[in-house]
Amino acid sequence: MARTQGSHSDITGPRVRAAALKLFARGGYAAVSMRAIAAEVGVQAGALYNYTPDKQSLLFDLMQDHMQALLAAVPEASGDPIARLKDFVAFHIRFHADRPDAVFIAYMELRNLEPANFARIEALRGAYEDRLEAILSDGVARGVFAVSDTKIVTLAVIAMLTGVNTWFRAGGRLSLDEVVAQYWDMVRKAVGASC
Amino acid sequence: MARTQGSHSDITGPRVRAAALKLFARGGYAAVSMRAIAAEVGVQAGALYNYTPDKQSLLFDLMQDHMQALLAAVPEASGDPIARLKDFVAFHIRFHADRPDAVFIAYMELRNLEPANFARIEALRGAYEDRLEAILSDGVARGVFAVSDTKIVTLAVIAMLTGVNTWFRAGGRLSLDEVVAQYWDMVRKAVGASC
DNA sequence: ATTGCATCTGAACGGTTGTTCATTAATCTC
DNA sequence: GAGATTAATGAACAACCGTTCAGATGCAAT
Repeated sequence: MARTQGSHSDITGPRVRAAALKLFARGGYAAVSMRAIAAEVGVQAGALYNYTPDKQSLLFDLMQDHMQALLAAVPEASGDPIARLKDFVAFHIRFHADRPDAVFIAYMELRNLEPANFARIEALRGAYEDRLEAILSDGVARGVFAVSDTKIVTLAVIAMLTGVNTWFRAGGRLSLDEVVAQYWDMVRKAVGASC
Repeated sequence: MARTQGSHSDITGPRVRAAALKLFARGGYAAVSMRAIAAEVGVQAGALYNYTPDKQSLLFDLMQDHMQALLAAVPEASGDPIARLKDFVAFHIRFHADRPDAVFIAYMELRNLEPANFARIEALRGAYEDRLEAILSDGVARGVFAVSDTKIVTLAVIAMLTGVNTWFRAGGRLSLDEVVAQYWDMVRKAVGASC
């Protein structure tokens, strides 16, 4: 029997998750019914419960997987803070541009998580922010960044970079390379690197 | 009879709107029932329909009023682009910090608007962005800003400033004055003003 | 062929949804 | 005080919600 009963994020049916990701991103968690997800998969609603214990777990698993993938992929080099910051900017934009649905859900559906699940996602988000703040702190320590409050700059930069997802569309006026270059230019100036 | 039948955003009961604003911001449009709004007001669900034709109008009116208030309040001075940009940054942060619930709804519930309503809200948002872009374009024309793409910088700055709402809390580590100063510092550098 | 397992169906569960409306209650006008 | 106006109730509507489960179905190993 495949009915799930533990964490199980690793065996949840990929097609169910893909359907939930797509529909949650379009309509929002609360507005999407299990029957709608089932219809997207081409199955009856009851069949979904072979792959997830309930709707909340479906949402949580999607968000957790996204955040874990983000943390696993963020570059972790040491050395020149300017190069590391530039890598971070490029990574963040590209990683988020690659999975707009997951990003949308991870930012918009936090309030639909049960408190315990919310805390776990927030912890992952905090760990990601710490990666950027470490780069900034290192740059300040080495005297290459002029930043008075690394925490604020961390949050400001991440908000600015994540904002790309609200307007960027492949095949639009700008290529992703151009977008990355423009944002790196702004970030570089904002942190006062070689200015 | 007070039953509404047109646009009516001006006569919708303030207490109903305040309750809807609060609950929509906390739980999301789709997750908040008319009965929950009625309970917050201290009334039965049927009574709400004396003040709004339906739930969708309640959401739309909240968003439209927020965007119109934003447009009505944004400073419209002429002259020194640096001073105008500084004013814009301070205005945006303070205006948004003052109404976190309305801001939250205006950003998160766009997908719950019917297409026609969505288009009207997007138009208002575009008009607001145009205000900032006009400042940037003017600064570029006068040679005081080093910005290669005013549209991207507009979106990046607004995303960065709006991000303040996700973490700022009155009485926290930083005062709003300090936050405004820090963000102005970043924006000023990012647009290459006097650098 | 038969057993056993994994999967899906389809109906059912109690409960909630947005909305309507006849009725009641309260307030205002004359 | 009578009459008109306004607002709230509370029940009802059909539709839909997440979830469960007995039974049907199909496939793999024996």
